[in-house]
Amino acid sequence: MNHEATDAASRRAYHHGDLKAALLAEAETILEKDGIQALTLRAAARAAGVSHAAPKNHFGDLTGLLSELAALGFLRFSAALADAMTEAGDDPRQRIKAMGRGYVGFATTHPGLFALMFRSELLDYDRPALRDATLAARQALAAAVRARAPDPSAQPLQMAAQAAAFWSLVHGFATLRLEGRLNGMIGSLPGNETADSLLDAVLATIRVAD
Amino acid sequence: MNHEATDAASRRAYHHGDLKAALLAEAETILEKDGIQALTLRAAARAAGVSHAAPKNHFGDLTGLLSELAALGFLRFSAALADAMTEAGDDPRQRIKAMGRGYVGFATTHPGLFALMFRSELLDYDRPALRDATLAARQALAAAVRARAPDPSAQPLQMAAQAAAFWSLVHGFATLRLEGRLNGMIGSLPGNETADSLLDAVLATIRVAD
DNA sequence: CGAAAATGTTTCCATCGTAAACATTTGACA
DNA sequence: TGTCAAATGTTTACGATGGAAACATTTTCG
Repeated sequence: MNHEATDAASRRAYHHGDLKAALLAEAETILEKDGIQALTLRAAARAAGVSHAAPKNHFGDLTGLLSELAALGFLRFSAALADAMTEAGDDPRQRIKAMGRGYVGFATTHPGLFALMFRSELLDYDRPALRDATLAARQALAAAVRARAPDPSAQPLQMAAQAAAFWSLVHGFATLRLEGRLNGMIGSLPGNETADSLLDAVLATIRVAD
Repeated sequence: MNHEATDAASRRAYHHGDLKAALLAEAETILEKDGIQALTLRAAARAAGVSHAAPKNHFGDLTGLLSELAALGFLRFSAALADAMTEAGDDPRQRIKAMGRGYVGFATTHPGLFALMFRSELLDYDRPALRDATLAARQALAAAVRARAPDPSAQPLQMAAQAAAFWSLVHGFATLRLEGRLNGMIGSLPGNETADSLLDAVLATIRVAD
């Protein structure tokens, strides 16, 4: 006989088992279903079936919970970007387009998570988990931009400007799209244009080789 | 003898005089000084020296106050963009750069207001004041983009893509800058590069004439 | 085996948004 | 000019939140 309770009993056990992961999972569900303002410590605790003060042991405070969730988001984000790159082949033009679609696609697929990831006043970027996860995402993004400007003689400022311009472009598009600010523009286009086709047209404006 | 109280007495009068404007002014101060999370109905009421329920008469609820404040922001934003355009002269290249600097400059000068203006889950864009103000800003932005592509034979999708690309670029840059996400990139550049010089380099990547 | 650390619960407090009842002032109309 | 309705503020109250503190239970490890 071990000390483990049965499955049925473990649900009512004093100790949860893996409350931290459970809270993060419930938090993500709440975030994507009801928005960031509905994601409270108490709501996550309720969903996980524990007392409202239980999360404190694992996250400290609300910022802690949100930061850990954002870290998970950045890890998935990095993976999605890397996937987009590998599927794109070797053509720099295709790679940069794939990265842009991957960036905006992630934001569209996980709107709550994406919004949280860039809500810096709610997060503590010094938390190790979040710091590591944002670093991974930065590197994934940098890989795409390096493929864009193969000219090794470019000045650092110009290289940085290309990276910043690409990042700004896709981040701005994703943000405006999520906020619904592009709907008017898309609706006034002839034909059945969608946000995706507009994105393709936007990505086509990028100058890959100077 | 009229019914007006003296200045000294009027500060303690039952009726405020122009509480709506006073609340908006205090709200903006709180927003820029302590951030959006500190901007509460009760904090604004306290700053204006009225009871915590007084704002309800003028704004209904918190969304109402935030929406009116965002509307003020959009009006100032439109004016700033128009100013930047008029000062830029007639060269399309200069106009588009001026618009970009004006866009990011406004966000930098009024970080709280700018963030609020695009926090759509906190606002009611159907409020007349906010609807009108956002329309004005859209038109100011459209004016800049028209100057960029003088080719009347361009397809609507290409025109929209140029507009969306420019908007995404400057909005994304402004957002990332405000969130501090560009600091690492700027800090790793040689010389004394600033966010402003990076922005200039980013705007220089825009293709004005195809 | 037993103490210390982890993990959860309960209780409590200040703050918030909001509603409702009430008080005061203003303004329009007879 | 007098009066009454509307506009404007205040007070009181309620439920929800984040968080602190005291306490209970379980696990871990010396």
